[in-house]
Amino acid sequence: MYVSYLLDKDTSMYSNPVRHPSLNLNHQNFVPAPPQYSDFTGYHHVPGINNDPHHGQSTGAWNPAYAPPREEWTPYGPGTVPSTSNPAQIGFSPPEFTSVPPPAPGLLPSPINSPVGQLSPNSQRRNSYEWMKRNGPPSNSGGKTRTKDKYRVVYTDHQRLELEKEFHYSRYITIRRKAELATTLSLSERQVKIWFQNRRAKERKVNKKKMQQTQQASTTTPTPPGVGNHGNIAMVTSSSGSSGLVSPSITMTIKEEY
DNA sequence: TTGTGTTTTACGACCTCC
DNA sequence: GGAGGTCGTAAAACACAA
Repeated sequence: MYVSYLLDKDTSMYSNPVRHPSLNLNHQNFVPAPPQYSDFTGYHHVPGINNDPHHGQSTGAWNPAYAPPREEWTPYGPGTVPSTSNPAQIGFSPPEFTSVPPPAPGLLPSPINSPVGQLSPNSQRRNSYEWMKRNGPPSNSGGKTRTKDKYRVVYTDHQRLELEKEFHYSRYITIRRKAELATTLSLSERQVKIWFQNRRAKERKVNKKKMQQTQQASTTTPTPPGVGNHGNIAMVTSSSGSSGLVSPSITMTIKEEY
């Protein structure tokens, strides 16, 4: 939500949803239709901007304008938080993101491999190291279960950011990419898989809600013919049979969301 | 501070596909 | 049969009003 809030706010960050062809393979390596989620028109995959083997090859990368590079610290692992650099002080707001000019290509490392910081519009998230105070470093590699001492972990903003980025590439992560993300984010592949499942569920929920709202609005204030959902970018579903995904009737709502 | 509503992880049940 | 999908749900984490 919080990261997607960012993405939602700045649609210009998603201009090229095309994935590396080698990662979109078959049923399990789902191939999204080319114009899929064409409303992610702002996702600038700047070629050569990162070294990520997946994102960086031909399709560019997450625009690091989301945060200044903070190579001097990482949210993972002990002893990586500089005493003088409090991530909680990192300014965070959509205007800030939108106002940050894109850095020169090649100047920044891969956003995956170089944590961009704890980003969130929420104050709780802004204080990005509260999880250290509360829980200590996230033991995400194993993933807490409800049978353990912790019911669930709270993913760091960086983890969520990277997951959101991947989600905006494709609603369905490939096996290969899942393994890569799990490694780079110190999550298990199961956690990545479940995160995508939950994220899709969330999207369906939001779409459903918005569709209900638009239907309500259309019943109360009927629109004349030719006005309404026309003119929106047609959405091609990425699902191989997913019931709740995008249909032409809700293209407008999705466009609004992103 | 507390109560309440929402969001976020995580799981189980069930289904489909290979 | 295994992997991964949706759907529903539990419970922690969180936001926010009173």
